[in-house]
Amino acid sequence: MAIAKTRDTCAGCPIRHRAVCAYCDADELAMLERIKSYATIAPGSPIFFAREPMRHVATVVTGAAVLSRTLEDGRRQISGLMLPSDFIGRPWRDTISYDVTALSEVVLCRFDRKAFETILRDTPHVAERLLSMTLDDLDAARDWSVVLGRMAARERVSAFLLTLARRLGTPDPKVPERVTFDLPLTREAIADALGLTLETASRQMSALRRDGVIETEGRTRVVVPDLLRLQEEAQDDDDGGELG
Amino acid sequence: MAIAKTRDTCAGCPIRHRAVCAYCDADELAMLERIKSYATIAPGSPIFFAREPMRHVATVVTGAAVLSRTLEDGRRQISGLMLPSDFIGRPWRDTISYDVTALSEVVLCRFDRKAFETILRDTPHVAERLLSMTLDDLDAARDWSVVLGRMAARERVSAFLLTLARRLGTPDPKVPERVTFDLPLTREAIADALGLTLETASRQMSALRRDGVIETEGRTRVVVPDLLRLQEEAQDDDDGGELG
DNA sequence: CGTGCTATTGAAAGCTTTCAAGAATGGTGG
DNA sequence: CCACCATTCTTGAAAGCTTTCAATAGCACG
Repeated sequence: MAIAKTRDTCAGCPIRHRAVCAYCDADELAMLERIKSYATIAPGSPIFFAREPMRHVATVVTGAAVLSRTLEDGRRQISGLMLPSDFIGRPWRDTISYDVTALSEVVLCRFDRKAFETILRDTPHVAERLLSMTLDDLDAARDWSVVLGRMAARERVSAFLLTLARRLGTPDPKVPERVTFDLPLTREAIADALGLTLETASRQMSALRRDGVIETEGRTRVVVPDLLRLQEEAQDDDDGGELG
Repeated sequence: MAIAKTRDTCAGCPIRHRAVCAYCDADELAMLERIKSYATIAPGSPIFFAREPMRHVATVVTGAAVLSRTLEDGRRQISGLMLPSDFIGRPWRDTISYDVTALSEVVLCRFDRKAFETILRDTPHVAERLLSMTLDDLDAARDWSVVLGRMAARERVSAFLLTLARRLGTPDPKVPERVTFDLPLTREAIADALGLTLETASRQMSALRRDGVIETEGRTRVVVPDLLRLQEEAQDDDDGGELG
């Protein structure tokens, strides 16, 4: 795990307004700045291990990581995708119950856990923001249970692609309904996120491609020609406005 | 929705030490006491509806409720079971994305949402406790994704019964491994929580009974003769200590 | 002690998984 | 720069588990 202390300032941080520090004023930011350090994690490398002492909490600055749990017989479930601005870790507890693994190269803005706990007590804006983010994550996790519990394979893949399209997608400047993004996961990881086998995940991607719901370039590039069509496939009757 | 204002004091509250008010000192408790009101909900009645304005947040004092989402075609997923001391609601947001329904008669300790938001800002102990509870709920929701995504029907039912046994079970005074509890859900609701059909849920209950993992009395009473056996069925390699 | 809702059980159908083989990708070294 | 190699992905066919459809049994309330 390469660690690079930098002099990067919070002011220039690309996720300054979305991360756990979003509500901070200048003084609070200065406090965080004193205890933060950056770490760069190589693709495929572990960030935290389940049940092992956890000295830091962190915000994802760039890259992507997954939270996963593996049963004794090897069955694996990915229970969260961590993207820039997401918060990793469990204040006031020594361990977490899942592994955190980098998918791509990940840059973390880390805080010593104990120091962060002090910050939480002293700077209400950090605590309030973390509570708000955690409530959102909880809602998202509960929403996802519908996908895992009730949706067919095609719907699951569609729902997953829709989530990625919303968070990672770049709209076509001329056709805003047309969105492009790069999959940060392999087919196997997609399957592990969706509770499917990699063959089923692959088959459904192929089916969506055949039916014109998506287009693909290489292994990772995905183009969604019509986001509304994908929403229908994903049984997403959300009328657009995802609140933050 | 019958509403009964009472003079019940927080001091005598059965969940005083586990709910969102757990960390409060006397002054803080007095503040909460001023804005709280009790409500009694009949079995089967809605507590909150998804997407409808939510004027209150609340703690479950007695009884059981579920969080659920229903797709347009009627498929339903229960994403949370709310038992005494659990917190319901979403501060700083007008709506929630799931329905909350009482399973049994539920007594709520309610707070006006706006007033509660003020409390959150003014009493750090409430905010800290709510953050801690929400982080726990998030971990639980992520743990549950393994059940929904990767477990077979028999394992799902076992995992669910194990969860209930841990939260609701009364150990046999002579044989602590023997635990008894009452199911607060119908077979259909169990199925909706597990992403199964009610027939499959029922069949797996029967199979577990045949195999001696559980005993049943009437529709609701469940006896687990050996909690360790149930843990094995549920693929739960947890060595006991659920932290709170 | 009926009556209606809930639960159980059976049999066939369907969707996903499993097992297996072949194709495409992208990185490496000659 | 191109060929080769390992990995990842795709596709096929059979097996398996859950669902669906259907009927019976059992509990609980009036």
